[in-house]
Amino acid sequence: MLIILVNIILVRVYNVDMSKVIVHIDLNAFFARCEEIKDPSLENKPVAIGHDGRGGIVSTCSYAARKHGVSSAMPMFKARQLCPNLIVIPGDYHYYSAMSKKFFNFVRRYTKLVEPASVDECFADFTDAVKGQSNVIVFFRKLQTDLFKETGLKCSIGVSTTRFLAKMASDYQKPMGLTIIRKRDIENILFPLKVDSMFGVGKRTAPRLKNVGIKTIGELYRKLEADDEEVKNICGKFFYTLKEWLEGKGSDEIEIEKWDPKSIGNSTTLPYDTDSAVEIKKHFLSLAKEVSERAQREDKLGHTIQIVVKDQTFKSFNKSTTLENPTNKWQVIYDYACSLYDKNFTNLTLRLVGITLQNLIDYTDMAVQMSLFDYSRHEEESKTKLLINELNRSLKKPLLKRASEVKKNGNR
DNA sequence: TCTGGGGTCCTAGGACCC
DNA sequence: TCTGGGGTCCTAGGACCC
Repeated sequence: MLIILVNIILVRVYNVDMSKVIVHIDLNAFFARCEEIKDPSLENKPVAIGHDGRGGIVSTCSYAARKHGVSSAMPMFKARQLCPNLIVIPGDYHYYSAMSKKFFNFVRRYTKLVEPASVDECFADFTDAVKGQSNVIVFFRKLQTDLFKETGLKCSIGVSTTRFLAKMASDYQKPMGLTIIRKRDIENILFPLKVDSMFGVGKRTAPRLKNVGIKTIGELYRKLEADDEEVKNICGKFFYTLKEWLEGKGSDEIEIEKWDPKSIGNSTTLPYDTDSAVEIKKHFLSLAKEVSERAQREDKLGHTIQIVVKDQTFKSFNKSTTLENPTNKWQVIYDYACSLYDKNFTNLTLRLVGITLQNLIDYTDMAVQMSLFDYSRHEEESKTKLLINELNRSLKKPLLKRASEVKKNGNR
């Protein structure tokens, strides 16, 4: 109580900065760097990781490749055009995942408040870790070189008071960057940047903002500040989030709980475009098995089965169905996937197919709910119930009403 | 030689229940 | 027979990120 009181007085009277130190650490060209570590002769050579076949794209590339204009998400054939001596490596994801773990464990030596954001980046709360440090820049530079010495990995570090600002800071300088953004630096550092470099503004929103004369983050902020209707229209609810972020009021919470998937999916680009149901169902079978296996590994069951297809023009469609009883059995997933396909997409020539299990629940939760009766029998029955529900819906009210009248009064 | 695959979150309309 | 409004769930589509 006394401590709280003292803190309040300190803040009020002396305006002591009580905010957190939130850090975003991003591994530079992670997959490519892993390959360089494994085979040092690749260093300073143009390296791209990715599939080289039909529809293959660059997943990550080294800085030497970037100098030639190669970038991630670029079609591989185009990358080869730009850089004829490009070294293409298919990728060893088990190895990358092991390196990723090394990285997270390294950061956890400084603070337990570490939140992985993907294989190659994390947010972390360094508030306690930097307490008593006379020079924060020296501190983080040492972290950076220590990581390099220990693992060979290179990283960029962003230091700020919110997740958004830390993320923007780590993006600011690469590779081996170190950027600190205090609230008062927002205007100097972020405002001159192009609007599409703002986290959350992607390739759809950026052009629409440019259409109304907004090219930089600073110009965007002026409109947010002015409560501009046009921009509100473009951004929707996100308008208010953007404003808060740029005022330094974003979230500074680090979630250390284990990642809990909300959906598990698998999709594949077909070896060639096809409208053959037989071919397509072969792919649904292997997708269903993959999804089922992963769901079982994660101890998850899904209530909703969704299929996604992409046609030759790259337009994608999805259809889903929700089951009364969740499943992770490949037979069930496959059956529903096929029936969704049969009902909706047999007339399309497809480029890609995928299955996603959604509305996940933990197997243990399910076991508790199901402990009172025979689960497998119930699961079989659910299919029938679903058909009945669907029939009811299509018959609509007049018939249902008639049926209930018959039931009540007898068929007259 | 156009354009992957893993996700998350948001929106908007319709069905259904009270 | 005709009527409302709120809440929730489901579905389809879209934007974004790595």
